Amino acid sequence: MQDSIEYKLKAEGYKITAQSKTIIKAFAKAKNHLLSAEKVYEWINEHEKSIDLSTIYRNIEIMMNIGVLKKISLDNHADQYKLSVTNEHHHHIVCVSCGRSEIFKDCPVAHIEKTLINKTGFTPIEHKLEILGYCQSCTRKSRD
Amino acid sequence: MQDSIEYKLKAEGYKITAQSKTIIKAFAKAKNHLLSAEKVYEWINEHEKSIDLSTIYRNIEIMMNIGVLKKISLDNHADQYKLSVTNEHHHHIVCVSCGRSEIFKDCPVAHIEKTLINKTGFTPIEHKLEILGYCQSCTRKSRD
DNA sequence: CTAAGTGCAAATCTTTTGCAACTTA
DNA sequence: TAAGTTGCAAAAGATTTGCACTTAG
Repeated sequence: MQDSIEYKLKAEGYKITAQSKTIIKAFAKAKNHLLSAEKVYEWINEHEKSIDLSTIYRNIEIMMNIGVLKKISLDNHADQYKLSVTNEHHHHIVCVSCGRSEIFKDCPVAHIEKTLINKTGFTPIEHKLEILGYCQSCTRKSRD
Repeated sequence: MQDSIEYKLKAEGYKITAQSKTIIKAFAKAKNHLLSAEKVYEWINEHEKSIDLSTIYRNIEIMMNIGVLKKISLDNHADQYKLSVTNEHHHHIVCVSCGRSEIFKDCPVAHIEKTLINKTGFTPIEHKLEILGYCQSCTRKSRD
């Protein structure tokens, strides 16, 4: 996973540095949890040799460009990111309690595009969909 | 429309001021076009007695609280807002070219909640959906 | 009269940028 | 060695806040 990202970076003409490796590692360790730039910074401060925030932002941008990182903006937060190696169109459902997120690929928006064109006259080109909820373990906890 | 918003503000214990009236007017004039706080500020500067940006932000917050204004965050922009007096669940499709927006009420997310629970174990509680596209007149223009 | 709203200036938070020094390929 | 990357400091953009003054009810 980390390797395939490095490979893709190289393929796109970027250089691999100790910093970019560490940043990829931070996201890989976070698994399904969303991370803000600040959170990446904190994690690295605790576990690795410190990296400047601006470097983290610059690497995030690169990783978004090559399509291995996806940005998720929720209200009242800094933008958050997670690794996303698949090319398939998908969305995320995010746990409001613990920040875990899960991919779902059955995009419901595709089904309504025709209706949308008919009803509004708009021609849709893209969409942003984020679903918030409780993940399995947080649902369980809230029942206790 | 403006009146019903003032009524609602009063009902919730807020005072009506010259400033709040002007801000409501700005949104009313904009009709379906999204406005950022800055845009509201500019419009008022051009057409009415100037109001401080912080006052605009404070009024926007109040109007969101009482549910007459909806926030729409798109990437690389300041947050944008539009009046939304209906209580009915709905989403917006926004024209990337001119900023016009239209409501659509057939929310496709409702249909997939059960699938979502089954497949991800998450219990959804809310969602954010924004569709971007070209409105009718911008679609026409781009064909020319 | 008094609680709420306002303008102003300053602060905050997130993200971006310029630049000289440093690394990777 | 050339081009890309980094750290640092500073800037930028959006939004929020403290406070003394004003105003609506």
